[in-house]
Amino acid sequence: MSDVRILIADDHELIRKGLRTALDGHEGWTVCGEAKNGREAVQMANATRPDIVIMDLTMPELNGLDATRRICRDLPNTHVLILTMHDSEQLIHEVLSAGAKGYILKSDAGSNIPTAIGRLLEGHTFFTSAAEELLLKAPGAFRSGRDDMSPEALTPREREIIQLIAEGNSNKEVASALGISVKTADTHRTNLMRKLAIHSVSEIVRYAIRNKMIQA
Amino acid sequence: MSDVRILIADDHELIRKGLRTALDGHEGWTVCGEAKNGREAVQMANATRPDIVIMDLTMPELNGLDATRRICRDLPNTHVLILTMHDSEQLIHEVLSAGAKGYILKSDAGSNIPTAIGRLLEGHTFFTSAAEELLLKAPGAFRSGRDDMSPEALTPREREIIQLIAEGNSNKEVASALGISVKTADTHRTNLMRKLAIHSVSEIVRYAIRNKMIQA
DNA sequence: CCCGGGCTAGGGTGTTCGCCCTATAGGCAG
DNA sequence: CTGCCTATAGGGCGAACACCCTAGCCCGGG
Repeated sequence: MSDVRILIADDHELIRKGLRTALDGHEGWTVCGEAKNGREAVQMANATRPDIVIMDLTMPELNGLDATRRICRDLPNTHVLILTMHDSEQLIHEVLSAGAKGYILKSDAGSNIPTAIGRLLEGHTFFTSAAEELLLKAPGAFRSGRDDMSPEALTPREREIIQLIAEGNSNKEVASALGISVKTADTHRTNLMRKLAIHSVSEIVRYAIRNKMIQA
Repeated sequence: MSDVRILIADDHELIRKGLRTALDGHEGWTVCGEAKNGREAVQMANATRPDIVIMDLTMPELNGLDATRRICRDLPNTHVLILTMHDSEQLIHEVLSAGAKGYILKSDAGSNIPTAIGRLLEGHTFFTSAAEELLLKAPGAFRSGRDDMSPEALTPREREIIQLIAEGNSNKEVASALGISVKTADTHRTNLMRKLAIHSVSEIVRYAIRNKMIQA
């Protein structure tokens, strides 16, 4: 039987190094790559088809949530374990509906990560204790937290665009970052602004920060 | 001659592990302890009197800034290297006036940390490139603790303007809100952007949020 | 008394935004 | 097959922005 192949996606090099250290000690586990943003994570997951992806949520260019959506959609045999600093109830449900199988806080990560990976390999889920309580408390919350103003109402491409705009990129820069025409970037921008009923860059930025798509 | 003794202070176990990995490869360097909050860091620094303390800023119980102040006050032979995720202009000068000798971002930490430690051991300072630019722009900031990048460096009128912009108002709306000409509002906008060395609305918004001038 | 900083205001220029329109190609569901 | 959604791309236009310049007025400190 072959090794368990693990992909690490985190924009902080130190976290990646720490994860490598924590995983290298285990028999039969191999880190098959390190991605430093969501786009790299998707590309490397498609290229290496790992068994596990350990995914940070806040990453530049493409955030971990959308990267998780794509990976779970395209690679059903790949299990995503979310690794984040934020203990937000809203986030947990978004993460679940994105297809992640586990959710773990960086603050209590070190000892739990091997356990979490083991659970995911067995086809189970794993959640940080705080997250588990939330699931028990609000079993029906999957739908209730959603409204027309949530990022779920946007298409994946639009979420990508909004993040790039909020990071300070102009239409031209967004276009070249994604390899599309300026007019296409502008169309997406116009569409998402109409969907969210917002009318300025500053509202875009605040929306992105509220919804954890970027950091302030 | 004895080993260089290094104390690690970070609340994330993964970061501590990553730092150990990054430092273990170096001849003559010893990690003499790991603290998981600021209070522990102060205690362990007093007990072990390390040459270097690598200090996170956001830690529970006692934050890294106050821990740095105490360590630099009580242990003049101990050099503190700040390791943080946040690239806040205000923070850099606060950190300097607290007595730290270096400031490094987690995102570009892995390769720079040995370099940074080397510089500190030679009695020099080390700053992430972004931080260095700020120092060059505000050469007098070492003594005063105040910097051109903090909201205090702006005039009251400019702070008023930046808040209104960040809240989503156009030049025209700012002007009518304050009863001044559109050109005046634009002048203030241009001036404050030059002072803060920022170049877009999205940077204005993020600056205002970071500095608690508006809510996300 | 004069100089500097802050607030005010305007001219001008090139770029970008916000939003209106149309249109094609691909995918997926009924 | 037929819509519907998504992503792509373009034309056009008025408003807003980013940045350059000058300049008057007021007030407080050296």
